[in-house]
Amino acid sequence: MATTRDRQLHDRQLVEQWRSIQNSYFRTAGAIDRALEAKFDIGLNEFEILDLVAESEESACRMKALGERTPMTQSAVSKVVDRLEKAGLVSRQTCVDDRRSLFLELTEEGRALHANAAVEHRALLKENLGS
Amino acid sequence: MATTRDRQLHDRQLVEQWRSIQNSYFRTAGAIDRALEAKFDIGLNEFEILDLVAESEESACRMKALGERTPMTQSAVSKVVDRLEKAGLVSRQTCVDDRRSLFLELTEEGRALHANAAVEHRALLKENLGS
DNA sequence: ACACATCATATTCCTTGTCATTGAATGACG
DNA sequence: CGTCATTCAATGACAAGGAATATGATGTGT
Repeated sequence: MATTRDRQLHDRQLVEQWRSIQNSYFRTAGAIDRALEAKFDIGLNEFEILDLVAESEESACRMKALGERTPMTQSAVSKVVDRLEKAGLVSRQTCVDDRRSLFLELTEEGRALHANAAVEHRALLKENLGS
Repeated sequence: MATTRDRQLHDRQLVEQWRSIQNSYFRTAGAIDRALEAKFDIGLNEFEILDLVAESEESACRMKALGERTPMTQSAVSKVVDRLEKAGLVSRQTCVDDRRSLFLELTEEGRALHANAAVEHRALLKENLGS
């Protein structure tokens, strides 16, 4: 039977596990964000959207699909795409089949930046996630 | 010797590992945040500061010390404490030895709220972190 | 005692995110 | 068709965080 003391110990461990997750998450995200900002002038969220668009390059990428692949809100995604578009890295293409939807495409500049930034991104992941 | 193909595979795994960390971090943090907000009207960051203050109850807690225990910025901590103070949950005590420093104390109300909120917090951690 | 670097915290300004709402397009069905 | 609900995306109002800076207190060297 579990004593009060057991529960307190267990709680303590849970909290420590959680803090350790938080720390490694923030450490990693922060390091990547700063590096990308410094070298490519784009933030982590922007890179991640760029990365998703690059991934689905073959199958033309709807905004909707992006929303399902990141923890970001729909409106956050919309704004990130705004910035990427203003920076000339992606373009929104209206879709004839369903005119509510949009397709996203990398511009040449976007493709080039992504290629370079991805190298940095993977390197920092490797460094921070160990393995 | 590592082929190009090997590197691509490895990168893919890294990225997937990272996305999985992100998802579980956001899922957990989001769940806790919403629950605390709904039941106790305080956000996750506020609870975490409250939790740290409660922990160091014996040894009176300087702002500085808080900053070292969370991934939050110094200015973020300062603002979170503002809100906690406005909500009547903690109080800032000026420190006679070094008048740059502050000590934080839970008010009665803060101690009570923390006790209840902590139960919810641990339960959600358990649920989300598994174990 | 004075000038100056350093430290703990607060504050300002800007960016980004969320929530709620909107607008437009589509689908479902009598 | 005509209505009504639903879907996709954008927007505006607002809250929260970060960087840089301000403010005030301490320490240090001379």
